[in-house]
Amino acid sequence: MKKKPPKNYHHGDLRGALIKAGREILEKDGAAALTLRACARKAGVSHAAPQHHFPTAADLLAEIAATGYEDFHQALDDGAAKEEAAAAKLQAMGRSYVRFAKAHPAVYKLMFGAETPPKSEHLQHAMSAAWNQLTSAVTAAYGPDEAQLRAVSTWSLVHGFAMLAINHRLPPTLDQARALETMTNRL
Amino acid sequence: MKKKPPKNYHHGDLRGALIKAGREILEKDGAAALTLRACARKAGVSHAAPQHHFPTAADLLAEIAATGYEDFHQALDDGAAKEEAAAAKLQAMGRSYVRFAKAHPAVYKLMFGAETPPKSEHLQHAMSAAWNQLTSAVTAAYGPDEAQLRAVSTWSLVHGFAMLAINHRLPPTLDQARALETMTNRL
DNA sequence: ACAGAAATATTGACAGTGTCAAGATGACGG
DNA sequence: CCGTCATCTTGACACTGTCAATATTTCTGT
Repeated sequence: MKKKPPKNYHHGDLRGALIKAGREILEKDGAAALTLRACARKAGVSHAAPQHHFPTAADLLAEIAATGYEDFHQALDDGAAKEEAAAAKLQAMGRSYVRFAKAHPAVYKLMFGAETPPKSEHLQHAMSAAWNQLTSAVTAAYGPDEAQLRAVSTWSLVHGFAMLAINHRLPPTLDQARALETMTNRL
Repeated sequence: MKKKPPKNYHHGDLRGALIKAGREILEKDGAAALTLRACARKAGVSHAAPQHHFPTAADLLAEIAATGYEDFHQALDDGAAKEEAAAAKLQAMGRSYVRFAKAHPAVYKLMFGAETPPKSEHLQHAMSAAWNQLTSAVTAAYGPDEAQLRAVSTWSLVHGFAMLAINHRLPPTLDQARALETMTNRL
């Protein structure tokens, strides 16, 4: 008795294939090209096949965003692992954060845009996991008092910078690397 | 000899009417409802009429975003005007910033999203005006040294917070008003 | 093992979108 | 007053997401 189709059913793991196809389209051709029918084509099924796995297009987007959060979480962990001191870990996470956003702008925007109403449980979980990751790092570096406030401010700073950079809203004369450096040093 | 059609031509100021219609649709029904044909309908013209005023849909979006920047600029000025000291002015601008974003989320997202490649001169100008506004406030409050770096960091902090709040990416348990308060107090 | 049930995929349709091409309609300058 | 040009309309095309009906495969109970 399986509640969720675990692996191979009719034509293989379509659900997974669609997510993967969507992710690739997103990385290669941007958000404008990320369409249900394009994913279906890439997965080799007909245009209405996704309907059974994702009732609406937003559900597929949410799932793609969730996989983005997983990679994101991993990237932050990898960044922090290179450092010893808790404060240095936090700063390294900030650098990894922006590096990820710049490397995968379309996925990042999908993750933090509101086109994907977080009704998906998978997405919910991935989001709160990332949040806990940051709060833990802040607590480790500066203690538990006002940790939430400090975490929000840290996240806002890094997220804002990443978004402005990705969307080309920073002055062209700005040395982004240096700006990021001084900002993370003050975390 | 008119370079730009100034006011009334054939059926009135269609260009302006389209921008206004788009702005209203955006405020009332969100970004998903903001479509070329919907603007045309609201302006009482046929679906291909906008073509002559805006070669592509992105051009209309850019113009709508530009009007958003103008209101935004005004809101920041109004906020700053209530305070005397330069530092207090900067903090008031931060509060007005977030208030504007929360009051007009769709417009704000359009302004700072990259769906509108800033090829429009109007948009370019509106953007750099907002940027200069912030840099001036920072310089007035803290002097000219490292003003650009400080401005970037301030903008990032406030923009990040606004975006996270708008897109419901902040923990539900967070007291947003208090968080904003402490963040702006440290500007 | 096998028939019925359930899950999965296909086909075809519909309304809606942005964009283009051709024609109609008005205004303006000589 | 006429021609030219900017402006709008009409109609078409290729897309999109979603739905309903149908076909096909897998699963399940006996």
